[in-house]
Amino acid sequence: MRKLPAKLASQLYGAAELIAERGLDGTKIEDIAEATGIPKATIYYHLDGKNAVLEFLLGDLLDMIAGAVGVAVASEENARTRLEAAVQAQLGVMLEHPSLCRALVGDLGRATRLPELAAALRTAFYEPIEQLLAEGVSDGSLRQVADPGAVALSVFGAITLAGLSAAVEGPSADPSADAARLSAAVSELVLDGLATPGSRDQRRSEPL
Amino acid sequence: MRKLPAKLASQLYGAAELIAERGLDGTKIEDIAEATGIPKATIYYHLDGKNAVLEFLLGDLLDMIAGAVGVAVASEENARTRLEAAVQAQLGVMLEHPSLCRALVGDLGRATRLPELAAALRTAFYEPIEQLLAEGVSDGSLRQVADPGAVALSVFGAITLAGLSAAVEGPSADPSADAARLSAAVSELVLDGLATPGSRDQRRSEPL
DNA sequence: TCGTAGTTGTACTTCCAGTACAAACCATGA
DNA sequence: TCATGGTTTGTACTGGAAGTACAACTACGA
Repeated sequence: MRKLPAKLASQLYGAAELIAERGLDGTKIEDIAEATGIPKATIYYHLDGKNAVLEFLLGDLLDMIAGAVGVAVASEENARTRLEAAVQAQLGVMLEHPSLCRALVGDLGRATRLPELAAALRTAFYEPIEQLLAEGVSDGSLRQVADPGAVALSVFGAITLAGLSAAVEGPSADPSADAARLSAAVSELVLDGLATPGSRDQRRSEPL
Repeated sequence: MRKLPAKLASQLYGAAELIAERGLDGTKIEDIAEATGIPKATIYYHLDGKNAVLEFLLGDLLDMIAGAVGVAVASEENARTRLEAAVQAQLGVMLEHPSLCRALVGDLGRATRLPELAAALRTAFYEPIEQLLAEGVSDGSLRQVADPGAVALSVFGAITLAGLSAAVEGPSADPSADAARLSAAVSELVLDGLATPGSRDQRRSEPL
């Protein structure tokens, strides 16, 4: 797989909608050729087959997310505030690229089986959150939890599912407003939880 | 698709590991035939192709989850406690059937494109949580949130991702202990959030 | 004993990913 | 101007796997 001229790369995005709709299986190479305007022979000249098309598209999405989250996480605020920013950043990118997201869910299996993508997935989503959790404990803005790995994963899940489902609902008129609304809801959950103060004492209290 | 004799159904589970490992694409019908001991012709006699195999397996998993969560949700406790029980129930089932879970992630795309599965997914995961959220507001054990739909989805995401990743880690020696540990972590997140009390006032306070 | 439903092997068709290859097409620089 | 080498593209082909057809066989109940 060579490094794909810019023009072709941009044309390739024309296949995202198609793949999101039908899945990669349901999409023939000829369909992709037609949708993108790149002839089949040319696709095969540059890419190692159908999977590589998906790999390219998703790699790009993941890079965008990793970039946006990276920026959000790098500020001078406390970890808690940066976590909110990260949530918003991730959801912002996701809602701006709904069909890439749909393609991602749809062919997640293939994606995680493609080793490079699995790694990109880790760096885009999971690692920044895990990092933040640790820093929040240091700066006192986030609680210490018993199993940080599991919690990071859950937070990741909470954000991602929310974004994914929004993406599946279909593209919205104002993605950034939606992202703001959604990320408020998700941050609220992740930071403050759902329990009422009153119900808290019904629990066997074990300080962590 | 007729209603599959019990013997064949049980044999079909022999394909779960295979599909989890390689994905449905990477698995030939002949492979499934060999792994399950059901000849290809017989598979086609009962099922409408490869997708139907997946549909059957995942439908079963989803039924199990829906069942377990349904029981958890039906108790007399307050909503908060039932939410904890639901988390534990879902994770319990997931960790007991890791390869089905792995197959589910891997071919989620196909799954959500299969309409019946999408519906099963909704009833297994999403609806009970949404329901619980509403009841928690009534009985005072859970907070009122601005966007219950989004929050339900996020909670679902938090639980599911945790379970999925545990399933991917490979089967454990003691699934129920793992489930207990994991669900404690997830419940902690979902109920109490991550913010420290101290950091809470740094926020523009708007009573919901 | 017959009929009906399931079981299975074998051979076939169809479809599509991926390959081969040759002809054009373009840039570069000599 | 021409030669060279990467790129582009059409066309035809190969191979493999999904799904179908069908006939022979089994088992069971009426």
